[in-house]
Amino acid sequence: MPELPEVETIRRSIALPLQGQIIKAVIVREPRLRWSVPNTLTACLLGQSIQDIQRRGKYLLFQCEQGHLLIHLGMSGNLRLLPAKTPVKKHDHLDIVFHNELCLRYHDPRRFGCVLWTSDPVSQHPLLMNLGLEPLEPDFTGDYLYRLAQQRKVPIKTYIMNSRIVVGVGNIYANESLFLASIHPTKPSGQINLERYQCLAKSIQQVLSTAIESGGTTLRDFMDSAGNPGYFKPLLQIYGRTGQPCNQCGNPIQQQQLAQRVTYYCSTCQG
DNA sequence: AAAAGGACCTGGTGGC
DNA sequence: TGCCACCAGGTCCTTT
Repeated sequence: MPELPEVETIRRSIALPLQGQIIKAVIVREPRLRWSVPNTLTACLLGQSIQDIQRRGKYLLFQCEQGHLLIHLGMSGNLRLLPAKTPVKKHDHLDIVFHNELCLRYHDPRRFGCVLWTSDPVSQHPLLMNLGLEPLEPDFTGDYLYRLAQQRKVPIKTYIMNSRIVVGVGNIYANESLFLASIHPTKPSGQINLERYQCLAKSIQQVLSTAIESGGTTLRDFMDSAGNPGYFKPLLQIYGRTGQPCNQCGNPIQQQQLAQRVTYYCSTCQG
């Protein structure tokens, strides 16, 4: 479900209400996520307060006094901030209850996400230590993308979805960014020149920033922690628009499978 | 070292 | 209405 803009939208909607809140209880109803919820989680979290909530790629990092709670939402996860007594629904796998009687409720039908704890420096965590650059940080540039792409043959779309290169770019925003940069998704990443990469880096930043400002993309069920949908869907230029006219040239949008992901493009505009 | 494909899950949709 | 195949916003792991 959530790519970087959706995770960032959730982060922003919980950061202020949870800052300084003390954890009163942890309720694990279903520990079988992508990785099992550690059975020590309750003991780790109890009595601690949330000092800050950061994001790294699509991971949410809850900074506590003794370490970090690490949450990934996978394909179908979401987090809601609810009164602690709100009736539980199917797939509400975990609650973190605070002293103010609010709870952060993790819901994830497909269970591709995870809820983990680490008391080590969070950047050293095995799931985080090999991640590439944050696309909205200043060190993410066309030069960087160009340099790492040399000798590579993977299609550019697969390349920008590789989290060891750059984090947070999932299927929706990879398609959108390549359309904005007028680059064909199957073009081998090692055959793109520096100038095109500079354009692509800017396109990725623009698409992600605009999506964050819009509160993310709600295709089916994305919502922020208060239950609000995102408003970026009508701004999508290419994703999910097979057969519809390209907004730039009017020719029908094409679709093909690339690395097991649906890929949309305009064969006229994305030479 | 890089690329390709399978695996992990449930729910919604569309065809018959 | 029911059954079935197929598809979905992610990404790690194994194999080539």
